[in-house]
Amino acid sequence: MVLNVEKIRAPSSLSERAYEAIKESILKIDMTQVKDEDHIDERGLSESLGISRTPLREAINRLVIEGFLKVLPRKGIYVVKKTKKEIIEILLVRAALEGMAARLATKHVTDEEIQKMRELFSPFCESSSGGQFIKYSDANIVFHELVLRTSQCGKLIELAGNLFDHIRWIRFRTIVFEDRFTKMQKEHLAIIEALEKRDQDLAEKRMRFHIEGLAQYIEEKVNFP
Amino acid sequence: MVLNVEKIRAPSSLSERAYEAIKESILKIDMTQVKDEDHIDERGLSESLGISRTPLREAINRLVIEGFLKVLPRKGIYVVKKTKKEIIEILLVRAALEGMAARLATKHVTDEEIQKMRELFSPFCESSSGGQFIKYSDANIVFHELVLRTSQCGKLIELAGNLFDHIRWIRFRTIVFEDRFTKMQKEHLAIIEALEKRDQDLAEKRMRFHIEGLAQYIEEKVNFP
DNA sequence: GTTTTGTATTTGGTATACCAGATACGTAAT
DNA sequence: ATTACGTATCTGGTATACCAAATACAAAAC
Repeated sequence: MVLNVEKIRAPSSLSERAYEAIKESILKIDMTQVKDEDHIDERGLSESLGISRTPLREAINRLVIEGFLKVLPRKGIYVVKKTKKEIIEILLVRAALEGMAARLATKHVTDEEIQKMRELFSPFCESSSGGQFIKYSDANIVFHELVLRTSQCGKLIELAGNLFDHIRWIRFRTIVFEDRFTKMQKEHLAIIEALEKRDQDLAEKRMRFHIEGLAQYIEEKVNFP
Repeated sequence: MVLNVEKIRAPSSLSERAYEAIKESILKIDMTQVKDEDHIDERGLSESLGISRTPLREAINRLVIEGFLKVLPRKGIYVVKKTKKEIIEILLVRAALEGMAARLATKHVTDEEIQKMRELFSPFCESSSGGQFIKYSDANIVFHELVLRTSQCGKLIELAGNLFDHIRWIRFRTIVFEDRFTKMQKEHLAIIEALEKRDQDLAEKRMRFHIEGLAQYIEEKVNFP
């Protein structure tokens, strides 16, 4: 072989791209603002996306399974509205899964990764000046994903990742972060400390406390259907 | 209205029925016997089922998401073969989820349910005569499903249920149960005791120990790709 | 006999046409 | 004006035809 060409990456299928596009636009919606009677028109959406109904329906089916959409036969496709109970449930399951992730992470985490985690939150240590909450929320997302990845457990990453998407979807971000800023900061640092000590039980316990605390906060303070 | 007729239950869609049929036949296979080169013929299968490719493909897609099948574009549809690592991962996640389920179950479990759990295993208490392993395996399945349902947490039931299917699929049942019969029996009773005491921490701990023990056993004793 | 290459066949992916249930609405009967 | 009912239309569900990539295989070239 004379030529040294680089491999052409297979173009993702239309259904895959449709899935990503729709999911992204769902996550951009504020779930609490969704009207019950709003429904998605399959044919209209396929036209907007410039694809036929077949790959579109595959994308929709996947989003149904993941819990973002529901299809009522001969009625329409609807964005699901989660109840408070369901949100609490998701957080409880996340607490179990990410607790396990923190436990496993102690076995694999490197000093560099711990350093990275610290740096994530360092911009917020001194300047507790308000308005940084959205950026802190982003750092929070990266932190949780980092712990998950460090667990090196594929199933855990897959399942917890999906639940994380659902929670991110609910836009009480600013409220929650404003209210619990100091508390969360402490909890994050405590988790990092436990990881640094490579203390399995402590890391799991603190991660769980961290997420269950959020569940409890929502249970008590947030009003919801 | 004069007539008092009963509601006609909507016939499930073809794709749904195809999903159930295919999943059932997958679960009947011994995963370890699946050849790498075996692939499913979409057109042939649609003919066997007497439906067109469209609803069949929806069923297949769902099974792909659930991890039972994989599709290689323009190559074929294949039954996934799990590696030992993946099996261990699934069991670890199950330990986390069902541990949480046991914890929640202590809050809702009734005396009748505890009685029911005891009765599940009572046929095996005295007569430890061999050959009952398959029946004990069935009782084991019912027990775990019962604890899950008692947790009254939908997400937990959904996710752990799917993982349970994957584990059931692996047919080391008889081997494992023969080897660990006495141990499992003790562990099951210990979990029931903890539920009876309504001791959250203990119930969770024992359920986790129970499932992680299985993971450890497989890690050490079972040979696998 | 070995290698190359053209072609027929098989595969999953996509577009499209049609079906039947559900609904909305206009029209006719009262 | 109100009610009942037929019909047009909208919905998701299904069948089918076609596409393009991958492969297998046979024929041709060496």
